[in-house]
Amino acid sequence: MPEPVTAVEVAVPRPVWRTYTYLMPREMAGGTLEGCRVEVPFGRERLRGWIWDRAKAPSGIDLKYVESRLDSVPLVPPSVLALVRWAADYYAAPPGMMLASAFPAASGIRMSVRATGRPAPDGPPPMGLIGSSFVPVDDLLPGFPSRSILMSQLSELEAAGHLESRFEPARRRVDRQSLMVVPALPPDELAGMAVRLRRRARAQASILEILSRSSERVLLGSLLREADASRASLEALVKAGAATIRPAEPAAAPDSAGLLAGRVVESLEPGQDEALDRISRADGGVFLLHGVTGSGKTEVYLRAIADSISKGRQAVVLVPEISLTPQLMARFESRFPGRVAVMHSALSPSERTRAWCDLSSGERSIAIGPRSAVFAPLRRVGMIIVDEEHDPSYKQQELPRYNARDLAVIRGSVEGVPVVLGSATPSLESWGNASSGRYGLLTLPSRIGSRPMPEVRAAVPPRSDCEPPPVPAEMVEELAKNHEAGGQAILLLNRRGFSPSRICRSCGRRETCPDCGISPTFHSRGGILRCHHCGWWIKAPVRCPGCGGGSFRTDGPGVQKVEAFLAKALPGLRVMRMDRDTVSSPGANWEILARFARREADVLLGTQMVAKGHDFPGVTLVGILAADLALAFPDFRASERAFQLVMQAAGRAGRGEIPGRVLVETSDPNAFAAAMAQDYASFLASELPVRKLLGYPPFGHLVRFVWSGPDERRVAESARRTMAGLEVEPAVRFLPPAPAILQRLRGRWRYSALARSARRPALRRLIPSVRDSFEKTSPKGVQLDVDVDPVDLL
DNA sequence: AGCACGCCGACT
DNA sequence: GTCGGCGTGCTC
Ligand SMILES: [Zn+2]
Ligand SMILES: [Zn+2]
Repeated sequence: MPEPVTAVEVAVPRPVWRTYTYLMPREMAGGTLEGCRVEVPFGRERLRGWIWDRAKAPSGIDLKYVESRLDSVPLVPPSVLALVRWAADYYAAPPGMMLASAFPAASGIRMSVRATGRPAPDGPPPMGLIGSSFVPVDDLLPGFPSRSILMSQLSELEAAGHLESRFEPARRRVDRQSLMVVPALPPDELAGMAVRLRRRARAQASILEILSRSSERVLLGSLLREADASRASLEALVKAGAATIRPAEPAAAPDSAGLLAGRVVESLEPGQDEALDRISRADGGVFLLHGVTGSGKTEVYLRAIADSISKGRQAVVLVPEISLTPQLMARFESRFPGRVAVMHSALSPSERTRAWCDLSSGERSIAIGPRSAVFAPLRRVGMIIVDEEHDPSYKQQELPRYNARDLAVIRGSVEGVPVVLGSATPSLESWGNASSGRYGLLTLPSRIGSRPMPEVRAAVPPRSDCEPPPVPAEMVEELAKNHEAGGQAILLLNRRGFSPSRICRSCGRRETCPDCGISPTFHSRGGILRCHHCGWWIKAPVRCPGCGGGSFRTDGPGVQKVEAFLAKALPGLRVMRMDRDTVSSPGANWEILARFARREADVLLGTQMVAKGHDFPGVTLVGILAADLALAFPDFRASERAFQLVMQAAGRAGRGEIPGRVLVETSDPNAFAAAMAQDYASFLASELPVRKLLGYPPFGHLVRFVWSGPDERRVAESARRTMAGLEVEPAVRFLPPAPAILQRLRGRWRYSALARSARRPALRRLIPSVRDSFEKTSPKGVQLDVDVDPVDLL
């Protein structure tokens, strides 16, 4: 006899590592349940969650009922649902949070259904209302006792093959004018105002503070989001004369002709040809495409995708967010007109919904986007590309932690399609997989058109006792010469602000972030000290709070110091700065890049984002300042990152007809020998032995545990108790917890412990036992974070 | 993460 | 006497 109710496990979008059991009346539990959204009572809240599974048996007493069922079938295709399950398990992430990452913010999406033509003679009632053209399910609602029951019946019909469904934007496209906010006062006045308002009007202060450091104008929506402020707070500031609001100029439609000037579709070099051939013939598997910058990796991607499209399949292309520029989009769009959907965080909610629906319905067949695009709702994927596969931005650094590059590989195997991981500087993990034969290795050894690799030289850092110039004399000369010869230059210094700290000349005091315990960076714009870990800031004191002295020095370079220095040293050069402070929102870098490409500046100066994959034919000189900083970074990946940074930056030089030169400022040229020779093999030769010795990737796998909380002693105690009595398999090396490198972050003390093993299953078994032990020792005010395959150990 | 319950300081 | 601070604990 059938039960009158069905029990289901529901995942809720909360940081909880379990699902909850609910009951559903049979009449709403028909057809496919897994992945459907439901509304459930949760504590005193009402939440929208997802059915994760059918429950074993309604064992618990006092189960609550699902209030309503929102879908007949999951919004995402089965492959994506499978990917989410795998990811939640592998990364030990809360299932509901992983689902939330993979699903669209669903407001604004509606479902329509139509009959497939297969007759359903005794079908349930909705069938009579559904013809061969799509009808919105909302229109069917009136004849039914509840949405839940309609969904249940539609689900049964679809499972039996009588129906198919489609998702589309609920509203007609309304091109609402987006608004820009323009500062109306100089930055230091804005900052001053912010200080005065801090107590009385937090939201206004926070808006002012953002405006004070953004160079020109910001999108109203993203400003309010970042400031966590309301429109009313902004209007108050407009009234006070601090800012004005004006409509944005219509987004320049990607002008393919202009953006693609000088780009001819050439015939393939032999290396490209062979790579493409192997990819196209594969019916699955992973390829590592290792090609130096300028070797034509993108052309290989484009042709591999074209091949897939010609077979009636679709493609997912992952690109680091910072490299997702109009230039790149235009290149794809011109190759595949009308088929490309970009999933970018600069999109408005309605544009995002539109892109999502177009991919879901198959109207567009190529999804391009950053990390989250690995969950693109394509239903007939034939090819997955991950460009710059080594890029750390593929790893999400907050819950749910996942690495989109690795999920791409899993999605490829779920869908049974090839995955191409491309890089000029492959991660050691991918290199390891290629050399063990798990991945196919495809190599593009030279630049296309036999363009020479740039010539790379070391420059000696200036020696001086107190405040040395931030740019070596040799580099100043090169910049001048390069400018005279009509070339543009890129200058990279991977450090924001004016200087990493500001010190009292008489007593040596430097300020400290109260929440992170580190010295805040001095920003000349607005004259503020800002903590880059948490965003805390103060107006830089005029008198030293320690001794009352009024004279300060700075102790090292930042891009702003370089900017100020160049203005004096080379007044004839037009310098454009690009860093987190001038690029405050996604897409804000596009305008800077476009202006530099139009040669409205001679030098593009900035942090690592200047090195990320833009083609500027006019650039004949690249300077990397204070390269030693990258090596001094306290992390096991420092050498790898330093190598990648120098290689990537060097790759920007000589993309046009004129060969390029690269200058690397370092006091230890030997340490950069591999990068300067642009020789991946010699980088491997120096780095692999170190990794092997430590048992780090690619020779071992890592899982990192971080205990954190506001009370240091409790955190330390919780870490100790968690570990006490924990049984660890012999295959796993588990180092005891110790204060993390970032000992305190955002007001929380941090302890971390690292587990490593060559055997992944053993490592994975460890995670639940650690979490169990943590929960049993019932810590108050302490949180445990698990980071599988960490990209850094800070 | 929310959200409420709970037990101690400064307000009408 | 209450209002509210956020410490603590729970959510089927
Ligand atoms: Zn002092
Ligand atoms: Zn801080």
